[in-house]
Amino acid sequence: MGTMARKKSAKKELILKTAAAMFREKGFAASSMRDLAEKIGIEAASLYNHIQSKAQILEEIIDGVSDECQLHLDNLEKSKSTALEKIESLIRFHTKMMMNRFEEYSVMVSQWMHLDGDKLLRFATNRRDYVRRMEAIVESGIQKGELKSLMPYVVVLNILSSVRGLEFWQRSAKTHTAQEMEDNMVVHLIGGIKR
Amino acid sequence: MGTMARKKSAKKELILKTAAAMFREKGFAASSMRDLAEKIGIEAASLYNHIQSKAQILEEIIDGVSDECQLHLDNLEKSKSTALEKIESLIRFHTKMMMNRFEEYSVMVSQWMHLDGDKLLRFATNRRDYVRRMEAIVESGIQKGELKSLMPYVVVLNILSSVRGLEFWQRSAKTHTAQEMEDNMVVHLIGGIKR
DNA sequence: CCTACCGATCGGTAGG
DNA sequence: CCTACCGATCGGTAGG
Repeated sequence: MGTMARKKSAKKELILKTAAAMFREKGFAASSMRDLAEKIGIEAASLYNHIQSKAQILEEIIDGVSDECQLHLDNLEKSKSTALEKIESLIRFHTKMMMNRFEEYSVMVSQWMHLDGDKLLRFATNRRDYVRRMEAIVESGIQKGELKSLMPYVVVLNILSSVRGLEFWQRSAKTHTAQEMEDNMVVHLIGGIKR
Repeated sequence: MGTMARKKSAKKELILKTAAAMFREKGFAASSMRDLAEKIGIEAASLYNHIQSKAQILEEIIDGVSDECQLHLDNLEKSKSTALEKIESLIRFHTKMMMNRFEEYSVMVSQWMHLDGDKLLRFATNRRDYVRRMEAIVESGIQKGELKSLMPYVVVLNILSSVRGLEFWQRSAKTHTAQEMEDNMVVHLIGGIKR
């Protein structure tokens, strides 16, 4: 945020948004720049006035979501909440991210392996680090007797994977609200670790 | 099983196995027939003496795993176990499938959208049906008071998604055994629904 | 933002 | 199982 932030043109935002929807649906490799251009209503060559490469589009989509996740965890670690409260906050945060920024979040969790070179390495490192920091929260909860003695890695993997699974939730089938989904996620995943 | 079953040549099995590893790692679209052939040690054109198309390779990999899942659920529905026992059986079965048939199972859950035409439609229908049958088991457990009153859809999604997440478990890092992982999955996911 | 076009690579076939 | 090759499509650039 802030006016100092590098401002993206409306057209570039449109390209990123459209590409995210496409990458999520068909996968990065199966998405062509020609199809992307067509959906936006310009020629493929014209895309390159706004972006440098197909790879860069993927990077920007993923970095946007990834940075937000990092920021949330940074703040959470500074808070004085209990481990249980922190884990609930993580479940609710990721669930909301998945629902509010559906395309971008889905692309991050399902297309990151198509990043190339140093970007791939950096993402993998960040991801591993993020998981370890979540594990540390679980570990401290076990130590304090708030949580059952479970392998922190499994708990973290189950939480992040469950959120990811929401990709397949048909929000169009209006049988349940997003809030109901989120609350049920919390009851199931927190219920399984609370002592 | 059985000698009447259509026998696949050893070479075809090798192609399917190698392709599964490749599809899982790079994705279906980003995997080329030339790379596949090279890994096997033949020319790309020679692959077509054993398989009909790239699409058919994906179909056979997915059908193999999918059929096994269907069969397990068929048998489970006929059993006299409680809902809780059935759900535990499903968690253990899928976890074992993910670990024992890592490449094929991963390809099924992450590459099915690259099936084309009627195969895609059939898989999506089967998948939806499978989820509904799992939901029915959860629903009956809630009705009988074995389980908390949770949305069955969320419970099923969390279970299947958590198993899927095991794709990222580094089995090479021998800090935990497969059995420990499986047991922890059960404690977390069953613990969250048991009344 | 477009037309015109590049070299590379794709899945797959013909013919032996 | 190979050599030789097809038409299609890819990401991207030159030049305006």
